[in-house]
Amino acid sequence: MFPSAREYLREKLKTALDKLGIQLDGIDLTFDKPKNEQFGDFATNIAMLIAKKVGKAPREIAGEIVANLDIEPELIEKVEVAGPGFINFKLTPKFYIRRIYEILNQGENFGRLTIGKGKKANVEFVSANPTGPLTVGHGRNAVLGDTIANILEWVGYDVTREYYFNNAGRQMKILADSIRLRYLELLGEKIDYPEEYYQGEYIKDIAKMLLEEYGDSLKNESDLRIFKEKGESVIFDDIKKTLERLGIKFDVFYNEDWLYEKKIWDVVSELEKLGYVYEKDGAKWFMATKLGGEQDKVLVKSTGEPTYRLPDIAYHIEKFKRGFDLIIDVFGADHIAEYPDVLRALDALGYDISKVKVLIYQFVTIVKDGEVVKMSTRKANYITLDELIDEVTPDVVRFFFLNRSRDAHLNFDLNLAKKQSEENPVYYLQYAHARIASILRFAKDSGIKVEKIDSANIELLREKEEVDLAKLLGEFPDVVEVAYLSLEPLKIINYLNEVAEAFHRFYHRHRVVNSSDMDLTFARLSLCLATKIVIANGLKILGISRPEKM
RNA sequence: GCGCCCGUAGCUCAACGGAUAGAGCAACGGCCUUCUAAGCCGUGGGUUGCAGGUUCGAGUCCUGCCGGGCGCGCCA
Repeated sequence: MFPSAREYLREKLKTALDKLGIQLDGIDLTFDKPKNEQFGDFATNIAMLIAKKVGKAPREIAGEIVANLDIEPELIEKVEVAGPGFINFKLTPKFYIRRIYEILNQGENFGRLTIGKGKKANVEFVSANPTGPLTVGHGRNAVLGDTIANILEWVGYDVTREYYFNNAGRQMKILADSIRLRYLELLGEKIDYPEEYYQGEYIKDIAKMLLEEYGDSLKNESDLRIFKEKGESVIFDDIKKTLERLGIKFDVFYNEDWLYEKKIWDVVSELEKLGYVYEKDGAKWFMATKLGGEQDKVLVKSTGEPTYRLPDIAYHIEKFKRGFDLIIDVFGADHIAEYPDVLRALDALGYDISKVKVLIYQFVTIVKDGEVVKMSTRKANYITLDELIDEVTPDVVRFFFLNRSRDAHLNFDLNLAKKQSEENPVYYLQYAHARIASILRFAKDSGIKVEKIDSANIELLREKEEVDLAKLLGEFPDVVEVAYLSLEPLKIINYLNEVAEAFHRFYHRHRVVNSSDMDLTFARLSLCLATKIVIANGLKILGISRPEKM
């Protein structure tokens, strides 16, 4: 077992701190990669962080720590105290190079961690009601949620991907009636189609299907049920197909309706018991102000119907009861005001809300022909996710949505996205992968026994570009951990870009397959293979394909 | 009016509180008789919206202002 540099250095430092009798309690022992190479490969600021506690100058403590370090000269090239009290480490090429063994041995499992082993996570995302096709806006949610689920799987969680929907509300009634009116139109009736009804073409398509199936027998049908059911099933099938094109598959579709019979009323009575509910104007109010909220909120309307937040609370209780250790909700910025009240209620009811992580991502703005397109499902002036996938590719769509932090608005210039498809950054990563595949093919075709790569003498890798690349590759598990801690897939993209860059540079300067030096050829092939493994594993997490040829 | 997010190169965006703020695109100049040029090397481009504060150190944290987005319902 060859640990990553951070793991290795952490152990060394902990031992040194122990010898000095210094407790960390809560202070993070972390390692930065200095931008400037003169400061070594890794630096820690621990001496500065503990200075106050210990009551000594940072540089002095740093010196003491270094003096107590067990330095293996084979693996650690240099340690020094610098600047205000950084401890800088430079490890030997051997340290980095031997990690290639680790990568080759672990293969497609390299980067998998055990942080979440034995724990269950639930990721709820998309959760669009079946009133129309998914839009580009839903796309960001879908790709983000799915990739976060992938990350959780990589760190060991047993993950459930869940889609929460409502097929009973007012919007569904409007959908049903929209279909009914379009159906009557098809029968030649003159209809005054309300402006607030769904305007999309797909409504007419569904009406057509009903016409083909039932002829004119629904002409006088006043019960909306048949229109609603047809609409729901057609639209849901469509949504599922779209998601599948992006490689997204849900484990559970949870119907909000399942909560209405009993579970939401249990919530009301529990909250009443705890004294967080009062009646006013015939409605039941939740005392959010008593729990730090800005204003109290209605739980049950004077009509006796629940407001949306009541099933939201009941739904989260269900997730707790189903035994999840980590509950993730992926919401758009328009839901920002919703969740604090839900969390307050859960907290009041005694649930551990630190298990709930609400991830809010900022909106997608669509710019088409230089103009911002205002999106509205009802008005049908949206661009569907399907159209987007048609215009570019699933890989580009996924990459585009992931290549921004959650908090950044996503400015999606449609014209540019199409135009860019030949020079999109996603190809930079895929190209590196394909290039390596090509080298391996070439080696094989040249009669080299590629399967013997494992026994290569990798100590022959001494060039700067080789060591730099190996150094990066070894960090992959650390990057997966960071992506998990921040729940930001972007961290993986940024890292893969560095890997691809380091590989291209290595490739450009050094010949891999060279019949006059087979030992070096094998060593370099092993480096190539390790690179391919890391890029492939990273792309797998992102849900992006790994072409052998481009 | 209140809450949340954003403001970084011409454009789109990065940067666990760390040392000289980085990529891609766009602009300009080089590199293919050898394993994929969807690549590599180089040049130009910045008061990180403004003003204070916290500390060894701030693009990052705090306060106030300016600008943009999203919310603030007995709608979901």
